[in-house]
Amino acid sequence: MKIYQEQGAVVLTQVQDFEPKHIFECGQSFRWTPEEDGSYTGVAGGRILNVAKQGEDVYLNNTTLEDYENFWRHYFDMDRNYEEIRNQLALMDPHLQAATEFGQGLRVLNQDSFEAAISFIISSNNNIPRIQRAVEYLSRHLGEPIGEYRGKDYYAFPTPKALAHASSEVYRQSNVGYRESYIRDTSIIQHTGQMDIYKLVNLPTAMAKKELIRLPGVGPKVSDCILLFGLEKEEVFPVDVWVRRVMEELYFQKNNQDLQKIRQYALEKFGLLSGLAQQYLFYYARAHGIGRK
DNA sequence: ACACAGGGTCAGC
DNA sequence: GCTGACCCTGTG
Repeated sequence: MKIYQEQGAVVLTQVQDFEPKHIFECGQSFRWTPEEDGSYTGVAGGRILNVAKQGEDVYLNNTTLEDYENFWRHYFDMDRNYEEIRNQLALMDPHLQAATEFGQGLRVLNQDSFEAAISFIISSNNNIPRIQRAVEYLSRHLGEPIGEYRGKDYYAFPTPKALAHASSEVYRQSNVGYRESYIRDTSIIQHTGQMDIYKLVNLPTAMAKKELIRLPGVGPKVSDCILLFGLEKEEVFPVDVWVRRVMEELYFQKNNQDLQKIRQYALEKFGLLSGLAQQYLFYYARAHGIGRK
């Protein structure tokens, strides 16, 4: 891969494992929206970026080489060898061989820890379009405006302070429903320093998970998502209804498996690659309707 | 139309 | 440990 800068963009050439559609539509982030030309525009770290793919070249529009090095390189997990990971997972069984082949180009983003916490609190017992709308609404009404791109205004994800002090009216309008108190209280805990979610990255996975579960609205599944998407922990296996069904269909051949049992089975089988395996399987299952009722 | 589920979690037993 | 309730809305 070679990298160069051209007017307002950074170009990554000859990239094997960078497929915007797979990255942004595998459900790990709720802030990227497709443009009419097939590219995606989103916000992370208070920055607006547009991502387009042409052949084997990835165009990161609206950034600079310096900003890429300082932020996007880590955000897009560019220092992980996904080809090697796919190859390792593909060797494990035919299902993962198919899933990694289908999902080639998927990457696990390194998102902001607090944003991941709030986003996945919103995700519980919810559906993806509604989650996206809620995150968008909260950002638009409580986040800092960070500029305009292609005629649209963009806003940073709200700070803990903003979410802690937000009016019930804003929460009501955001349609987060009963999750309002979860979001507000988690934000208060972060804002007042009762817990520093950002410091959990330094803890072993099990300890970080134990801490996260103390947060209101955070249980076994949501904590795994925060660990994987916001705290750089790959040895987790978030089990939601889709993953549950695909695991039951592919590995258990029967329904109503205990969630903890599925989680443990996956962790033993996939080890340090569990989080990556989960993403390939989740994306594969959703795209193919595996386990769909 | 209208029940049901949706990237689960919590409170109450 | 288990069970039902839960904001709200897209889906069939």
